[in-house]
Amino acid sequence: MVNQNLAAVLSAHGVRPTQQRIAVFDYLLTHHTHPSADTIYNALSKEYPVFSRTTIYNSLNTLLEAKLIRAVNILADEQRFDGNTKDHGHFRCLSCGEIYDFDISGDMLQGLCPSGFLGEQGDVFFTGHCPRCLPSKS
Amino acid sequence: MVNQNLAAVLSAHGVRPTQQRIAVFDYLLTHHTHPSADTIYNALSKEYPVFSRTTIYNSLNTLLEAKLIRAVNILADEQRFDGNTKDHGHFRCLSCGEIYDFDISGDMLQGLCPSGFLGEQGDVFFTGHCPRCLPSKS
DNA sequence: CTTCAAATTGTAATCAATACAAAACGCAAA
DNA sequence: TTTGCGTTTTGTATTGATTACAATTTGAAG
Repeated sequence: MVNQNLAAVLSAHGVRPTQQRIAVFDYLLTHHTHPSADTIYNALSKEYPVFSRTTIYNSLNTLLEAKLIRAVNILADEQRFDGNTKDHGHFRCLSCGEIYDFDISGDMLQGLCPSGFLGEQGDVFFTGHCPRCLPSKS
Repeated sequence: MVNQNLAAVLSAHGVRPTQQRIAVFDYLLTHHTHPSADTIYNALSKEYPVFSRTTIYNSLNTLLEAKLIRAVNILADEQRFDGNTKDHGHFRCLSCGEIYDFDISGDMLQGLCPSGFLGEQGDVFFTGHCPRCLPSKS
């Protein structure tokens, strides 16, 4: 049972495994689309009868504090969320708006951090055009 | 005369050099503090009699389009701006809140961009603790 | 079953950023 | 210098994501 496992993961990180938190966590682990809080709200509202927008924010913040998910600040106007907590970069296509993951080794990332500073988290963002949209650009 | 030079730079980039735009541009070139729009507004309001908040946003967006300044999305709740358009990374200290610049070679940055993608802009963000705040952390 | 702290909910509030229309500006032609 | 017109500035109103808060509900422990 997937939810059983997720509940166990939450408990192991000191987060009480409520239905809502499990649903949000599950959504982020199965959808690699870097959704916004509102996107998650709309998706979960269809499955569950009542699901408050505030609870989505609460759950996301709780999961963030437990470091079970990550926030992606590649957009200026809204936050995006990512269930993938391994080191990786993000690429946003200006044509289609899609946000892609790409690999970055932890060593590579550490090597970028300036000496004397203690980096707890590193992010690499690119903005441009993805392979699918490139051909249509002249 | 500094403002003469700034006006020329704006004109060369197709931006009409108004007093307000020059003042915003000048502020970003002389203050390497990655200020928010509101910080710029408060600072300039003291020097100039009238200076609308909206004009700050307009000027910033105009300068951004002309690629004379850059936006820094290292914070989730507000945008920061940077007069330094050369390739460099940003480090935000969780203790003092300061945002530091650090060097990253253009080649290094290009090397991070996944193959097949055309990256127009790259950003490297770190969050952690700066050398000044590290000693006070046990 | 009872209890009590923690989680959820809905509404109201906050705050950065934008839309919009009127007024002011600035350059170019006469 | 004056006129005309497109651009810029300004202030207010609005949007939209996120948070504050207080009442209600939940869920685990005794």
